[in-house]
Amino acid sequence: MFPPVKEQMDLIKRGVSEIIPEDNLVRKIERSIKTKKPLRVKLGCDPSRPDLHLGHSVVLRKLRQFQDLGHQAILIIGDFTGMIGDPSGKSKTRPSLTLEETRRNGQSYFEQATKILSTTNVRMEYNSEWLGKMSFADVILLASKYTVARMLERDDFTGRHKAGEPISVHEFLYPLAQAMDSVAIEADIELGGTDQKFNLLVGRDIQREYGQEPQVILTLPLLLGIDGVEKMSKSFENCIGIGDPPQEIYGKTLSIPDTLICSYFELASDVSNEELTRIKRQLGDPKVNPRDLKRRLARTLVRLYHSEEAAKSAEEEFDRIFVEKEIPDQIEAYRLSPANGDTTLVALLARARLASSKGEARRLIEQGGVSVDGKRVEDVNAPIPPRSEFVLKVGKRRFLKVVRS
RNA sequence: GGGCAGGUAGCGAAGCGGUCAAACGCAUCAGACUGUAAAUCUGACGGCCAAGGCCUUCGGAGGUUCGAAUCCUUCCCUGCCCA
Repeated sequence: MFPPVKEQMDLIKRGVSEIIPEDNLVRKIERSIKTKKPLRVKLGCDPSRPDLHLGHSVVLRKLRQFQDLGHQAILIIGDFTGMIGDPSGKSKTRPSLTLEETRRNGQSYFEQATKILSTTNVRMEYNSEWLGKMSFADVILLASKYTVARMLERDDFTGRHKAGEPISVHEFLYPLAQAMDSVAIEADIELGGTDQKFNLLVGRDIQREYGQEPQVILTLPLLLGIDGVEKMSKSFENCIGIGDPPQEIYGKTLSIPDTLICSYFELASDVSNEELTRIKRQLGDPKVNPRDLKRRLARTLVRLYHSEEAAKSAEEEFDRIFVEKEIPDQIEAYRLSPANGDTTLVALLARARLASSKGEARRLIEQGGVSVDGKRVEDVNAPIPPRSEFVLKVGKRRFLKVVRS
């Protein structure tokens, strides 16, 4: 039923940052083979931002590997923890989601995640199921099992504490709540990004306190966003969404800095280890233009979330627009309504949200960033062209087909 | 509970009665150069109007003043030290 230990470990260890403790994982796998019982592999999900991107895909791909080995994937939708808010420092208080919203987001999360996961051995749980039922006494008991000093071991807390930044008490509860999730589902393994290491470790301690065998934790490197600086995250607007259309995935991939090419191949694509070694070698070879590898990466990613054909046409489309500087096939249409009374291009740009304000629209024109049917607009006061249809272009890549109704 | 220091545009940070829509840095956006890379250079970067200007901003609310980000009162928030 299960592949042999060695084979499992080889696959599991690929691309991971840390396995703590590794020998324990081996033991769990051995036992699962002997008892024919799959391991329960947990992954916590944040339902407040339900748009999955390549960053999420790193850990989801790993989870998929566990599934392929016959183990049980368990997605924990953090609807309850989401209500408390995220302890990642700068967070302002998030608007708490309604029950309905969390359900909807959870469902959407699941749908996206199953683009990567197999649907046969995956389970989804909402943590309000158990966290919401805890009494204050239960919470006190839980809180008594961990010390302040240990909480402050967390990098993030230490840093903020030293820097004199505020840390709210409830933030200490966050790792504990997450740990309770592991207790609730009796997790054997929990996956997470390297930034989750502390929280994952707390899970081990708390499981032990509640008389369970501690989970093995497995951390994966964080994928940097397309800016090459911050980790990929919705709030930094540096994401490639797994639901993005082919064109988007392709284009965004091409805009990543060269230094990221390797890690994207390693963490977010399905190239084999042998291929990866070859790619690394080519990247070090001055005769190879990194751009070609990046194009290949872009195709690979489009294929993963769409199809081979989509990848091909995305590339062709890209070349047409950016290499040959033509306009794309499919452009979003904007219906010009006389009722708005807009007469100038500036007004149109602002209304169609190609610029965030008229001031910005004016600025874009002044700086030569706007063109109509391929001709650069020179005059800030230019009127809306009288044609019944024309193509508006802003910056390098934003097109809008304006149609008179 | 007491003392001290703070809260300025997306972030960091100057300003401390008029010349402040607010220096500077980062981020961002546009242009040039490219490979939608990096580096570099140029410009913009609260809103509205063509310009000149007008309007709304400096934690919140009041007040003093011809005039306040700057002074006063009060409230809220944060950090540090003491209890």
